Amino acid sequence: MRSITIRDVAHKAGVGLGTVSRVINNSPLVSEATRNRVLETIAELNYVPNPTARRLSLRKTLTIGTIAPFFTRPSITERLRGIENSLTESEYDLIIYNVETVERRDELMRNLPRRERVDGVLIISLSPRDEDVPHLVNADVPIVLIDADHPSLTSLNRVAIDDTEGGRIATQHLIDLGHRKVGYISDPLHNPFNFISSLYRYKGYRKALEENGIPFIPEYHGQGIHGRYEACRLAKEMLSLSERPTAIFAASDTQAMGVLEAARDLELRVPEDLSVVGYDDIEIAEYLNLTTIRQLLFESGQRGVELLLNALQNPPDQPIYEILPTELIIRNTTAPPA
Amino acid sequence: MRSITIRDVAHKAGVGLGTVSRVINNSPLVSEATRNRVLETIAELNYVPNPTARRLSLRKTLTIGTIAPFFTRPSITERLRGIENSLTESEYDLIIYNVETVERRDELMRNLPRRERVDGVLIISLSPRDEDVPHLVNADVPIVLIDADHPSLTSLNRVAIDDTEGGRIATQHLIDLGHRKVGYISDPLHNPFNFISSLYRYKGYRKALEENGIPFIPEYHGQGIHGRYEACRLAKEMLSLSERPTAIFAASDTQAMGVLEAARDLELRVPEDLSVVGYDDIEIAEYLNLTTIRQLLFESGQRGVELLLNALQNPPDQPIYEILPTELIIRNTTAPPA
DNA sequence: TAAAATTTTGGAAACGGTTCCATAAAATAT
DNA sequence: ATATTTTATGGAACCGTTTCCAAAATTTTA
Repeated sequence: MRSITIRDVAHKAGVGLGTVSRVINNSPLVSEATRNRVLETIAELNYVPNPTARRLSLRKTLTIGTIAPFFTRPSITERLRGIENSLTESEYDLIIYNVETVERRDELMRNLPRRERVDGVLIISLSPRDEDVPHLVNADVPIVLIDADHPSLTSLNRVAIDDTEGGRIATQHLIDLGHRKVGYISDPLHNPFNFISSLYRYKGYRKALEENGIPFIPEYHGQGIHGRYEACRLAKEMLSLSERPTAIFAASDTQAMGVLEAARDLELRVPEDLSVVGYDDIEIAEYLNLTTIRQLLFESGQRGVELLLNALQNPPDQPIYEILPTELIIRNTTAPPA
Repeated sequence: MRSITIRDVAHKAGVGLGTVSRVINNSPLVSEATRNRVLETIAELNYVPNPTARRLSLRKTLTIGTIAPFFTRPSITERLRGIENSLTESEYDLIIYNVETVERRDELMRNLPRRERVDGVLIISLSPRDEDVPHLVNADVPIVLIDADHPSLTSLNRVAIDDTEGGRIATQHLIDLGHRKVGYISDPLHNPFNFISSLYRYKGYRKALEENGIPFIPEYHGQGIHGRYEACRLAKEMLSLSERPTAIFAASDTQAMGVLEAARDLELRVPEDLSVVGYDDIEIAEYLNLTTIRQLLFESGQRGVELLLNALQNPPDQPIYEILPTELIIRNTTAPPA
């Protein structure tokens, strides 16, 4: 079954194919009468322009590629939702590449940003390896990193989260309540995926301690793979210290859930015996009454798309760097120490 | 900056472009010596075939479109993960269309399944309107529905979940524990999106009641929009009846969380005063120690892809219908009534 | 060693659009 | 009425592949 092509339309409407093309593309260079005749014919034949042929002719893929890790994590899907949402109104298709291994990340970072494959690339929560940076900088398509930061990234467009500040205000909140023994539980600060949020939040944590003259105790920092289980294990370890912390700041709400679980198992009341602060303010946080740091997840995706579409129009001569704010949401898992 | 094309490679390697194409496509009709020379040249020039041109020439889009609602719902993302996972190894790109309004659903159902746009379509958890069914049946690309069922859908390929059975075993479990007053909280059985799982689980619920000679009490069925809040509200209403249920079966884990919240607010202990069963076994269920019905979310996505890729190879003359099993996971939110 | 059969190769035509240039038609000026 | 300007139109050439056919090169057979 042959498809209807622009030539069929031209023939049937008794016009040239250039004219049909102009009608399709809303060119003003068509008389009203001709335009109507062509539009009628299009409707009659139920003609739809072939996107692949358009792409080839336009030398554009009309496609945005997004590289994202573990798209089951709530913080990731929420950013993706923002991206999808902003992109539906544009003429671009969205292809999401889910990364669950370091190899795939590297493969994508190397091979995705090519003019033949996509017109632009969004990278979520993944930082490239140092050796990949020049490669990305020289890519022939615009790239925007969302929730990724790194000293060697200054020449790439970024939408960053102010994680240092987020970590600081979380810790400061606990200190303000009177806590002096504050633990921090996070992903490994240095990890193969180069997630950097744990590191930046850690910096904020250290900063708050320092500003308040509280010495940092290495035992009060637990790091392990992301997830409830590991966070629970680390919390139990930390809470079994002879000088146990009276408050724990977790680098994500998911990990905060692990901490709550540990408290439950150790029969510590929250917030009476232990204060807990999370990070992200994912949907479940409200249910758990978790004090947490809210970051603009959905908006970060939207903003990333805006920057990318802009860059597609006219490439900025300076890389763009934006920082989205964070906000402390106080609920019921924090209180002054007993 | 002009891209490297197959002609550049042919010229540089001193062969015809047909030969280069044959090398790229692993055709056996090339001598070993020529093949090596071409491969070397490809590597030298860092040549990558242009996918758009390939698609046009092959008259295939090499793209699978997926229509999915609300991709923040854990059950949806888990299915999507299964799809993404199975598709990365194939030559197909995946485009996900997120549906949050009925209009968009209808628009996509009508316009996505076209040969010019995609080679195949997966539809997750969304049933078409009756009037769209013939349209889908006559679409010129294969379609597989995942987690969608409907009397008028028998002529479409489907991967269904045995929700009736799931609803039945959930309810039977409660009855086995000695409960006679069992409530059911779900999405509206009939809703604009045509989500049908709530309806089928309801059927299973009714079936279990009937099989055990327990009369159905309309007040014991609460329906409202999906989400914790509404479920919480409905549960409170139900638990304030003079004859309150001693157990509630919720149509999703998310809604079960709302029920738990209601119990907490009403100071009912779970499971002593109230048993709760959820559905899906999403990650959080384990954390909450929620008794629930596990369904094969990830696998449903994988299976859908398999069926679709098969249909792409050789279209089945019979629509394929598969039912994935469900399983009762007993945790700590269910116990005999006081 | 020549003829026949087989393997390898080159490149025109096709996929279905867009763009640009030449030309035709209409509008305006003289 | 004619020349000039402006607007509208047709279609060839191009985007970068694949495929198929004819021809060339090689191998096998007699």
